[in-house]
Amino acid sequence: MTSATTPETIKVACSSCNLRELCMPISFGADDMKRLDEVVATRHHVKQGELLFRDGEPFKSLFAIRTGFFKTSVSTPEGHEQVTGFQMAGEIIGLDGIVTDQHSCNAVALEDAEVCVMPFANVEALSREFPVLQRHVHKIMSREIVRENSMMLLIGNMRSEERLAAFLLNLVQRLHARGFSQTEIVLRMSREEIGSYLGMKLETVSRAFSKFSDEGIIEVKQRYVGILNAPALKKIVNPTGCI
Amino acid sequence: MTSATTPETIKVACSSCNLRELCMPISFGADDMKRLDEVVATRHHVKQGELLFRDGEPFKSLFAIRTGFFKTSVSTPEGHEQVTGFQMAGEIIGLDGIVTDQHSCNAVALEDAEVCVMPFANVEALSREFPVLQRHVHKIMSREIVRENSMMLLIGNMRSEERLAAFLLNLVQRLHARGFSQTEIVLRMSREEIGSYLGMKLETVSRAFSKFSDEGIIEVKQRYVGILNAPALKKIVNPTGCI
DNA sequence: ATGCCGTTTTGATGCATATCAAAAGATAGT
DNA sequence: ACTATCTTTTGATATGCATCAAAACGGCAT
Repeated sequence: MTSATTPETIKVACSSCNLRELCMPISFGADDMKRLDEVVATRHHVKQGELLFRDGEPFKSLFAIRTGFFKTSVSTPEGHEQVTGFQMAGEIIGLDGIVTDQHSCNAVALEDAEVCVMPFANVEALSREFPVLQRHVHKIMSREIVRENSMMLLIGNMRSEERLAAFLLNLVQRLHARGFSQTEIVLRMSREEIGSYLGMKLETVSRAFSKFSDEGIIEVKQRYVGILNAPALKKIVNPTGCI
Repeated sequence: MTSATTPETIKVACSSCNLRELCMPISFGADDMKRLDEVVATRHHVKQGELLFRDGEPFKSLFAIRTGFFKTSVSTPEGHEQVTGFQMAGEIIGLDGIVTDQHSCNAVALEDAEVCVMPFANVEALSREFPVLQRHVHKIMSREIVRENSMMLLIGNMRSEERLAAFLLNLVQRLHARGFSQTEIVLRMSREEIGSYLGMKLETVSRAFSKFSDEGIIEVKQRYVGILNAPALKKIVNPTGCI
């Protein structure tokens, strides 16, 4: 019987994780499932405001978010921050580090968080053994590529209000997939961080919020956002209504 | 002795490909190298203006570009095109299709091109056998993620002239890595396609070209671009000069 | 409560880039 | 060589968003 007793790092099994279907949506048999537990070395707590990893740091592991909310960002040499993504429970961060064995972005917890540390060597070893895990890893990376493609479309082609509408719809859809409300969001990020992510200034974000609120499409109270008229939001993103 | 005689699809070996170090930069022994040849099923020609694959099409294979030049793009429902990347010899396209088994972007040849068709099932099978190939596939996907991160930074934070300067420097750097000139580019894409990629209008692209030309930083003659003052270009991208 | 500090909202103004328009070059087909 | 078509350049104007500024708000410690 081995015992893991490091206070901040508790060994826990994927096989008993209720997020499994989000972060490892794999149809594994019971035996395979036990092997899968080997990918996760430990768990790790990150307090609000703390970095999970930073740009330039050596890459060792991917992280599966168990609880909490993160932002990832890159910076220009002059220090302008660009938020590249917001990640929630069940999502994987750290993929940026694979190519150079160094992280190329910063990951900050926007609320107290717990992550599963998956040493990439384990991921690769088990991927060779289990084609279904291999396929899953590939899908996760491909999904990130596709997501970023659509972000380029958003930043490059949409106007500010369309961007914010798309952002809110995306957020609520992901929250809903995790069992949260389809109409209520508590934002974990500031207006400035939203703006950075969407390629606009915080004042413009605020104005767009106010406009939607005036039009009765949403209800805003600080970081609480209630979606009163989802179809209207969708129409803002996609005015023609086709597709 | 098997013989492949389909006119458009000629079976050729990675082991004898002079682009190998770009698209499969792997330290393989001679025996392993022969097995690696199994990833490439066939070659395929794509004429200028033709699609290699389109949004929605089933995903079967990745493509390694042997010769030619591609653009990939996504579209809004209203039909606005966003160019998501330009790809040249030695680069891999099709990664977007893995996540849903459907391509989520269009790939168009901007000049007559030849690609190596790599059925993804082969890639995955051999990846399980050769950790070094597995690692390479992961790196390729991670590189694309990092590239798109930096595109978000570029589109979200830079002004038009900075974007064009960054674009030209990136292009010339990639061409140089393939043995072309460090100072001369023949653009394969229109001003409109550059603009779409960089999140600006074709007129703005043209004006930025003219400005650089007036300042003696570059020499422009249609799609020929000569870089006269690379340091000046770099300074435009990164005004502070630090890093 | 009270005062402080960071965040958000709102307003006034300016600027970078989009838009509209037209001319000038390229390219291709007859 | 000549027209038709597409691409690129250049100019004039419009506009969406950034910027600057200040007030309102909320959270937190005292």
